[in-house]
Amino acid sequence: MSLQLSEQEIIRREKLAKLRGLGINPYPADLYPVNHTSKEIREGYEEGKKVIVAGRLMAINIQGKASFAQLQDSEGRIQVYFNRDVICEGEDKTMYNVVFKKLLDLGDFVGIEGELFTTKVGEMSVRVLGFKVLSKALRPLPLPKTDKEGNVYDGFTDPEMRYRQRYVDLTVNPKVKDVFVKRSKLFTAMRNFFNEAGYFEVETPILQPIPGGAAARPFVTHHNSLNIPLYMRIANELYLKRLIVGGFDGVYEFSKNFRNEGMDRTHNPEFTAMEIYVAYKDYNWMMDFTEKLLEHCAIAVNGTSEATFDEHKINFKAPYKRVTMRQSIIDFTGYDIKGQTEEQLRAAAKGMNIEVDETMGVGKLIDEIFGEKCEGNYIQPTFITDYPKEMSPLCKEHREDASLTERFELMVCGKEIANAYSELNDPIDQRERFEAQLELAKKGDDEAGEFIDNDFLRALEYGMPPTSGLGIGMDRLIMYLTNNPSIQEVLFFPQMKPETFEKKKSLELNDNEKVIFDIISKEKSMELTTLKEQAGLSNKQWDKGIKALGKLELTKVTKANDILTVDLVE
RNA sequence: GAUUCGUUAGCUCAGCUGGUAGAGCACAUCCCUUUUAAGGAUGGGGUCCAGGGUUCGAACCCCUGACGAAUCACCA
Repeated sequence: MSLQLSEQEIIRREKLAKLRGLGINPYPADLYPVNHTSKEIREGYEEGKKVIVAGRLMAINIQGKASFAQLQDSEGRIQVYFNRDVICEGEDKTMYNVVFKKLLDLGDFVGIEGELFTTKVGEMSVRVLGFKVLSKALRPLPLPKTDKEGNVYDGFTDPEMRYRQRYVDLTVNPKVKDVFVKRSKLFTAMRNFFNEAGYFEVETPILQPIPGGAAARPFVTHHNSLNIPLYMRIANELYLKRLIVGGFDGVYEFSKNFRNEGMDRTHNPEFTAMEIYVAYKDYNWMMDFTEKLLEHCAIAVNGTSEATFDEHKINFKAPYKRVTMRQSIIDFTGYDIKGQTEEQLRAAAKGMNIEVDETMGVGKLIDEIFGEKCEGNYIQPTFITDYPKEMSPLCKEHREDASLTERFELMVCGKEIANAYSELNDPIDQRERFEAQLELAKKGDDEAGEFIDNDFLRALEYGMPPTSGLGIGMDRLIMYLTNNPSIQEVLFFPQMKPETFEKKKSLELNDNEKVIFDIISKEKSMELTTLKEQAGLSNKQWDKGIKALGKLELTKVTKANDILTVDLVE
């Protein structure tokens, strides 16, 4: 981005100065006594009612001594009608002829006092009795227009600009705001549901000395006074369990997590998970709870339990199907994993054209088969239960089968949106599992945990009641509820590489331009080909140089009888 | 990380086989007292992402790079 101002920016700065010249402060400090929004006007319309509104001018249509404009506030737009002789009752028509017609621009914030009326064509409008400049916009906004059929013209659509300048995106693309309104409704709905159930919203550390509760590469930072490394949390699970140890029946937290890994349209380095832990429950109870929760949330957000995502119609109405991972694999491959050895599983996976390698253990192999052949088939919300033990170091062993865990994931549209356990609360088992993970990490498995959180183990040793925990990927859930295939569309400010703001180009000549200019300065006038030879520059450099000099009006190229001549401009 | 596509006026986009850079909206000036994306007339506005190469000549062809998007890979 250049600091060089465009024509339109210069004009707006001139208007700013003219406003000040008329004694109008374009950025006044005092509050503006707004008493209606555009929506309230429309819903509570009464002919002649006096209102005070404020917002941005988003369309201006000047018809001589009368004009129409669209004022946009947080709730939408309302038409406002400016009439010269209404605004300027006396002889002085400055407010209309100069301030409104000449010095206001699209994008400016204005406050308007007026009365309601309906135009000939039936549009609810505000007749302006007086207006006040509240903030002058120095940059022109992109101005998409929509016709009666809903076709958008000149849309502001470039994703890079929309994400980098979300403030512009939100101003000119009303549908963007709807997504974030729904996002907020989702959080509120979930909070209400948990609070109704008597659970307790908590906050736990984001800066952690040991990054635990998940397997992911953390962001590392350094605390100066303590002189220790600290990690941005990758999960908050171990802290919430400490609170269950401390005696809470149910705790939950909306947790910003940070993972130093790849970015794509479903992964952002910081994202939001909701985790809840409830004492004396197991994963069967948690499935009942989860399906009721999601039905409640879907209705709160969209007014219905149904949602559309891509070509799929999803229904979040409880109950959801429950399928064990073993049964799922039988359903889609005909293969029964029960009791199979590592070698048998590896051979079976190979037979299904799944890429496998020697480092994969039983759990990993089963997970690969499921991921490759089954996962993508679950469009409607479905609980997949009873995962192999190796994959789940924080999960309690299955009550009926020691090779499995009491874990479920909720699949929607072939992707996982929730994950839950009967939590492991046996401190000795937990220590052994951590140690096994540590071994895996030493062998180079980068998915295994590299740290043992001894304080967490100490907490378990004091005793944690049987507990079930659930985690939900909030960003992914809101993507489903708003039909957005990209996480960037549901985050206000998705992570991007920083922009470079170019420095103002100096008016000094660069080296190539100097070479050319020095020669022509001596000769005053010479043939172009001669000058080019003497300059000794490459074709490209010559071309750029002579064009730049021409633009700066230092030289002039003329053509006569097919001979190009360069002259020095005096 | 790989592949493909993109980057031209404030915004959306054209620009053919390489030959002085185009449109609509926006902006400026003038006319107009009820308009619904778009009243009429006229006129300004460009580092064609950056750097290098080829060429008499590059927005266009070639190379390198920046940024973005999509697909894939990776991903509790």
